[in-house]
Amino acid sequence: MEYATPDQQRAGLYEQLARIGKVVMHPKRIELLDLLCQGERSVDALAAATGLKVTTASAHLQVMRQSRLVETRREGTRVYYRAAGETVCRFATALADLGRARLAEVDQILRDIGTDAGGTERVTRNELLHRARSGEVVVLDVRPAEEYEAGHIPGAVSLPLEHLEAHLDELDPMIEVVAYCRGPLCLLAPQAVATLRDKGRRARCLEEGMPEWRQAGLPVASGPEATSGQAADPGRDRGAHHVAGSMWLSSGTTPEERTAL
Amino acid sequence: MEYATPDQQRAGLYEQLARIGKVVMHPKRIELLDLLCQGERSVDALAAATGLKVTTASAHLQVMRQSRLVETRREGTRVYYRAAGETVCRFATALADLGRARLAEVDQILRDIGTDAGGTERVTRNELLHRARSGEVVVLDVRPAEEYEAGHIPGAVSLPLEHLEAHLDELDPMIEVVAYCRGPLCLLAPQAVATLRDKGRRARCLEEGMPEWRQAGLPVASGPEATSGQAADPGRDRGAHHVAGSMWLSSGTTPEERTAL
DNA sequence: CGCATATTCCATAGATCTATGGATAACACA
DNA sequence: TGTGTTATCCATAGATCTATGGAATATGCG
Repeated sequence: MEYATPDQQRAGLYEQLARIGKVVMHPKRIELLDLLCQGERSVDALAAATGLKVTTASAHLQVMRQSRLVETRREGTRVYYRAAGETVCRFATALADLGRARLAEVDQILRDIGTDAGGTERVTRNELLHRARSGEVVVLDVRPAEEYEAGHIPGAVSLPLEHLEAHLDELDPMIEVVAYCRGPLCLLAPQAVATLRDKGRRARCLEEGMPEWRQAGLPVASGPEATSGQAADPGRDRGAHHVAGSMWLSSGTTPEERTAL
Repeated sequence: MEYATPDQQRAGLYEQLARIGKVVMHPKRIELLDLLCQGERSVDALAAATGLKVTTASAHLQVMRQSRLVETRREGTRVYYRAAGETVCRFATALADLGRARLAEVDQILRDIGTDAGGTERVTRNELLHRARSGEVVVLDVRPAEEYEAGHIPGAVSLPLEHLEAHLDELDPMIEVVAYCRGPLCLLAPQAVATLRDKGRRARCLEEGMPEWRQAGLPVASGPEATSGQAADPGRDRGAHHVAGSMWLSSGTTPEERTAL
C-alpha cells in the first residue's frame, strides 16, 4: 500500500495526474466535457449531441467519472451528468486556450469558419458591458434552450440557432446583435452571426462563451426566459428584446437578475 | 483537405485538442513537462531525471514536440528542450491544481509526505513577501543548480537538496528557512524542510513553486548566484544569506535584481 | 407483477500506444 | 577522415484503449 521510496511516491503522483490526462486524450471526451460545462445532461442527450451510441457514451462517461471530473445525479430512470465543479471547467478552458495558442490547426479551422461567420473582430467582454447597458445592442444566447436555462448572461435573450431563421422577425433590425454560445471553440454563435448578416442585420460574436463568463466571476442567471417561453410566442418576445438592452446588469430589476447572484 | 460539414469541423477541432490530451495521458510525459517548465534541458538530462532510457525519453519528447508543447534548440551535439511558452506551463499548473482539487489520491500522497516534512502550514506568497523583506527569513531554492540558474526568486539562495546536509553550517540557525522547489507536487522542498527540522532548525515550505511564482507575474532572477558559486565557498555564503533577507524585492540594489525584470 | 425506458456491465475484435534494442544521423574533436 | 557523443529513427512484441452488440440493472407505470 505505502510507497517505499520517494521515487515511487513521485511516480504515484504523476500516475494520478495521468488519470486526468487520459480523460482528455479522446476527442469525444473533450467534447463531452465541454458540453457538461454548459450544464447537466442525461446520458442519451449527451450521446445524441456528440453522435455517439448510448453504450459508447456511457463508457466514456464512466472513464470521466472514475477520474472524478464529472458527477452524477439520478432522477427516475435517467442519470444526469455534470462537471464536478468550477475547477474542471477551468481546466477545460485552459485546454482550449492552449490549443488555440499552440496548435495552428485549431486557429486554422476557426478561421475557416470565422471568415464565413464574419471576419470582423469579436466583441470583448468590456465592450459588451458598456454597450449593452446603454441598450445599444441585444445579447443573444444561441445555445439550446436547456443550456440557456442552466445558466446565461443576465438579460440575454434565448434564441437557439436552430430556431434563428424562423424567428428572425422578432429581432429589431435597428439594434445590433451580439451572439454568444459555449465558448471560443463553439460554432453556434459564428453560424448565427453568419445567418444574421446574410439577412442584412448587424451582428457580431462575443469573444467568449458562458464558461469563460462564469469563470470571470460575472453574474449568471438561470431558469427559463423571464418574459416568454423561449421563442414560443413571437408577440411577447419583442418586448423582451428591449428589456435585454436596458436591464443589463442594472440593479436587479427583474426576477431573473435578483436570483442571479 | 477542407471539412465539408460543421460536424466534421467540430470533430476536427476536438481531434486537435486531443493531441494535447495525449501528451498528458502518460505519467512520464507529465513529469517531463513539469521539468521543462523549470527551464530547458538536454535529452539525456531529462532521461536521467525521469529514469527513462534515452531512446524512450526521446520518443516521449517527440510526441510532445509534435503537439507543439515543447520546442528545441540545438547546441553542438546536444538538443535542449524547453516548454513552448508560458501558456504551456499554465496548463501544467492547471492540471496539477485539478488533480489536487479532484483526486483524493493526490492529496493523500502529498499528505503522506507532508507529515514527514512538517505538518505545519506552508508559507503563503504574501507572508513571504512581508517577512523576507524585513530579513526575518532566508529563502532557499532547493532545486538542482541548473534550475536555479534558469530562473529563481530574487534574493533566494541556491542550495540543492542533495547538498543540504553537507552545507548545513552555512545557514544561520537563528533565521527561519523558507524552502521552495518546483511546485506543490514537488517533493524537494518538503524533504529539505524535514531534514532541516531534524537538525533543529526552523523551516517551512513555500506554498508554491517557481512556475506559480512566475505565473503570478512576480519578478524572476536568472543566472548563477550573485555572491558565490553555489555552495562552493561557505565563507562567503553567510554574507549572502543576510542579503537574501534584506535585498528582497527592495529596489534593485543587486545585479541580480536589476536583470530580474 | 410485467413491460418499457434509460443505463450500465461484459466480452471481444480491432486499433493505438509504449518500451526497447539496434541502426542511423548530426556534430565535435583530434 | 576516424572516433566518440548525443539524439533520432525503425521494427516489434506486449500492453492498453475503443467501439459495439447483447445481457443485466434500476426505475416508472399500469
